[in-house]
Amino acid sequence: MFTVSEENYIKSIYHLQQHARNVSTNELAERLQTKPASVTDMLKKLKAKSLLDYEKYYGVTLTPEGRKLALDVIRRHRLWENFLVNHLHFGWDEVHEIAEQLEHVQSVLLTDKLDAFMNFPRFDPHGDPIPDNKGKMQVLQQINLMQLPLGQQAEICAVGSQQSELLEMLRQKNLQIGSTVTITQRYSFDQSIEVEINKKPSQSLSEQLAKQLFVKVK
Amino acid sequence: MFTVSEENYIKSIYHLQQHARNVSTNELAERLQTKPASVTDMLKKLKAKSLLDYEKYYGVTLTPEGRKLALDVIRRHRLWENFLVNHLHFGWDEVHEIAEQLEHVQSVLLTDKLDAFMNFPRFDPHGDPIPDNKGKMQVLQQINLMQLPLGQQAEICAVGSQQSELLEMLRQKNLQIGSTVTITQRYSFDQSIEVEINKKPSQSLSEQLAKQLFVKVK
DNA sequence: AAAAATATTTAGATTTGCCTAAAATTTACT
DNA sequence: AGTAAATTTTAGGCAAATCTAAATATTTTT
Repeated sequence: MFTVSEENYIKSIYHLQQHARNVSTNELAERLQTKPASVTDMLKKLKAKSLLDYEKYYGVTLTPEGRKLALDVIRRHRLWENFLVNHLHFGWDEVHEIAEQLEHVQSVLLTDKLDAFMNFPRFDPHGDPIPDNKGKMQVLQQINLMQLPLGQQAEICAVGSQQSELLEMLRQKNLQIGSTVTITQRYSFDQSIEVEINKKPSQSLSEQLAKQLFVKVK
Repeated sequence: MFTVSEENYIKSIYHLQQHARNVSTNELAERLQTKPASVTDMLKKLKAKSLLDYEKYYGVTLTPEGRKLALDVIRRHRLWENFLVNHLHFGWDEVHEIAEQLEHVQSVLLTDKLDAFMNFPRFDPHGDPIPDNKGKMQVLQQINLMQLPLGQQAEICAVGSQQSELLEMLRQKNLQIGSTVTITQRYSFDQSIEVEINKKPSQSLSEQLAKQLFVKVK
């Protein structure tokens, strides 16, 4: 279907497009660790396959087909990251490279079965949303607890993983969907935070735990 | 480290070498679905990397290094097949293609963690032995139950998978490691067999079940 | 042992994805 | 607006892995 290289270009363009409507040749070259001249070559090729619109000198935008492919690759990547962390017990910081390889195994059946095996997780271990098999991704007004401004009241609305150890910990700390939280303190040393849960005295949360929690500002 | 192509050549040579000491260019081309001329090119390259000994016109043999790589690729392949069948619930006949892709994801850590996750299985879903992380593979005088000659008494000594559904079924049929079995009948229609277990009246076993059982001739 | 048949290698191209260097275009600045 | 700076594209090449066709070596047959 598509080569590893093609998939990587499309994925990178998708990510860069989040920040700007049009993606430049240089940005892409930078991100893909390659040279602008190589990017130009590939863009022509991908345009011919109508995965993107490319206007000489004026950057590039994904077509709906391109976007669909990007979401598919991202879905595979994030599902594998989830598997590596929650089932093979990798650290969430050591999975990226391996997931970069696994994401290019092309089999819709495999992807869907992996999804089902993990009980259709909606977020990967870094807190990023996982597109479903139709390419729909939780568009979150919701933000990661780590990004919540100090003192701002918010409500927990999602958890990034279904790992039993995590759920157990949340239960004990009395953190659940719907709980009201406010960050009262941040420690730059270890990125841990103090959080007031349902107006009760603050508790300390590690960065690792906080990254699994998603909140809606109240 | 090695390209996908290189790994596939080495793996194929290993398999073909089981039948003959020296592997010919044509055999390899046939197995790899490519042309003899392409094989010659690659053999020169692999010789330069000292993965194999190659004498122009006289075929090829793996060096110890080549054999090590082959076993590593085979290990990855069979571990993934195991995962696909026992955890993602693929049919054992639909996993080969996907495992062909997964086997080329290069990460020793990943392979070892996958191995541990599945509790160090010694056989894949087709009954083939899985090399351990040192490249040691169960050298079986042991054969698959399907290959046992009619009337020949034997003892069950291994099971090809730890899948709970399988173990449950074996328990109910009173088949366990150490049980004495004799095949009393074969049906070519569905490849099922009638087996006498511990001298009790025969029971019917499906091909799929029988393939999971390994026996030592008594 | 020579000729015929088969197998293997060499030579020369092709495709993919990348490179460098030079040319073209756009953007930024005075 | 016109030039300098930055960006992007083009042109020409390279390495990997493949191909076809032709040449060469081995094996089989007579």
